Amino acid sequence: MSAARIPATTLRPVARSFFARPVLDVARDLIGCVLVHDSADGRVAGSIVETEAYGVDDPGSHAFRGPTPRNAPMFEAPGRAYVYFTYGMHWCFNAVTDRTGVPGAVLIRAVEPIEGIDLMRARRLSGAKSPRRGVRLRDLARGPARLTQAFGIGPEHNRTDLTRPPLFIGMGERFPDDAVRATPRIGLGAAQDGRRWRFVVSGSSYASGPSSRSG
DNA sequence: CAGAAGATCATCT
DNA sequence: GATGATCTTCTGT
Repeated sequence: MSAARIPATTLRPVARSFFARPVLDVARDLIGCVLVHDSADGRVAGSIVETEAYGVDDPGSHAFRGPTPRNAPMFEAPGRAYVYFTYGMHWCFNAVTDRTGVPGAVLIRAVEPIEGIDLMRARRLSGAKSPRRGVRLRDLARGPARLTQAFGIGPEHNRTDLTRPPLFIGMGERFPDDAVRATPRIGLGAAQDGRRWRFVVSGSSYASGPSSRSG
């Protein structure tokens, strides 16, 4: 199933109250929303097709063992970005959720490109060490680190307000529940807690496919 | 201060 | 399916 195209001119950011909710609710509802980034080079936008929730009870959350300099944004106000560096070369982008003081964040794992595809492709190619062939459309922003590269998101966006340009989340299509696959990433009992769940638009080729065996 | 692990990706077999 | 790249962050001593 392919996400509907939403004219960028009609995009309106979601309200801050959208983010000030339990992380699982936000992660679920971000599916179908539109991630937008305006820069000097132009606008890129994509429909969110894959998210992952990191809540207070998740041992895999950066915030599980309390605040540190890195994870501080997770404890701060909802509706802002938490951007961190990992594996020596990648940046990952999260939306901070829940109340101030309650650490929660949604990792944006993949989007279906809507606008600025040439710019995304240029950014993805510019990072290559050796000349590479053009990145396939479906691979432009499939994966959290590919996404940040395609969107030009980096450390300068840590704590950015996601309810207004230049980097914001716009209201988008509401996918019905049976079109969204929800997978617990930890134990089976995770369903009742604010633990790690991954939400994916079922059948979207712009998200990690069901073939992804690791989990 | 040293060591290990990491919310990943591209490339190779 | 396996592996190297590359370096920050955190933990323990």
